[in-house]
Amino acid sequence: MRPQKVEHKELMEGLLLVLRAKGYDGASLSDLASATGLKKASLYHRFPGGKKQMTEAVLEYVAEWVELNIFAVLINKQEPAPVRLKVALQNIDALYHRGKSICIFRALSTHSGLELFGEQIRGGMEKYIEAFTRLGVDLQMHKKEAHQAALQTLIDIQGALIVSKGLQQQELFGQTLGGIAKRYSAA
Amino acid sequence: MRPQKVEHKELMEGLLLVLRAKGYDGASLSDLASATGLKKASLYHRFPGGKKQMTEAVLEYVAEWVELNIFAVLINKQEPAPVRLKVALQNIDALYHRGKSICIFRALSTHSGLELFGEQIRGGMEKYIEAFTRLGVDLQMHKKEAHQAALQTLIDIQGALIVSKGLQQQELFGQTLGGIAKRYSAA
DNA sequence: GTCTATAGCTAGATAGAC
DNA sequence: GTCTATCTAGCTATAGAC
Repeated sequence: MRPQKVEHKELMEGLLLVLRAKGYDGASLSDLASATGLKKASLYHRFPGGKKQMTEAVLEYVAEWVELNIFAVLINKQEPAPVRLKVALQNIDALYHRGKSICIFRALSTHSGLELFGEQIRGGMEKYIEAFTRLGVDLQMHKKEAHQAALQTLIDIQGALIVSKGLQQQELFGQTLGGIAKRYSAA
Repeated sequence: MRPQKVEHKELMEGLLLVLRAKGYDGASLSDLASATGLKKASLYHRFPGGKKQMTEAVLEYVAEWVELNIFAVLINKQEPAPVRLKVALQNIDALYHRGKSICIFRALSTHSGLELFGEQIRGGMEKYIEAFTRLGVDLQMHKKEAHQAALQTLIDIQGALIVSKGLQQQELFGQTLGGIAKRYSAA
């Protein structure tokens, strides 16, 4: 077989970049092609299911990223809980480019997006919640309390991304991450 | 002149419905036409500037709604502050249909959306913040503290809308509104 | 596996009758 | 002011050469 011009990870990063900035409807195949360095027809060779399949693959790629850089970090009992939290928040800060980027879950949360990818979005968010819930439990919270704190953490992150972009005050995102750390260290 | 078939407010409500559900790129003129009851060409008669102008008009309409149902309510010194807060939160709950609807600011916060409507989005959010800041001051908060609480209120609302839809747990939005009320009554 | 070329369609937008 | 009919550009997707 002829070797792939662009490997999977690079492809995913290109697709992710466009999809989260423009959303599903706003991202054209021309956009996706030029972001990845492949031509439209080549994208169809990799993903016969078209844009829908490309988006599913990106969501899977993101799910793996979350699994590795948030979930695994937060439940790693080899490290003390405060250290785990610090690393996970640093990873989240990097994922969203310090508040400059949009969350892919949110970018796809439109009418058509939720119809097509609702299950994957829910799965990704639940993974987030579960990870922070386990952290809370390790920090001596009761399970219910830990779950509530995890929900609020996700709400803070998503809300701060929107508000900081809307107000054009991107330092707000960092402040919110700081607030999350503080809440957990008070426990 | 021939009478208008659909009056301004009805028109705005129809456009708003589609734009916030599908976003700017996802909302086609056919969608907008059938949601308003006018044909495409008639929409262009009302808005010669096309979809961009329709969206600007909707954002203006929403800004007026916020002015009337949130800003004016929260700064109305004829009523005690806790009552004002309760009414404003009820209005917000209704605006987003108890968490089922998407915020128009967020729906338009994509790459192209922010380029086209960034100023109107920022203005709308600032109005929100200013209203809640004044409420906080009336509740004896220091100005800085009140501003911080207002920011967190907007973050909570936006974040809860995303997370409750993503997790398909719409009761989460109501709980968040309850949490906001609680935070202010503790002050 | 990647490419050029193109099919078939729907998008946003306009012309002109009523 | 609203409509039917239509234009052009761009879209998703495919065919077939290399």
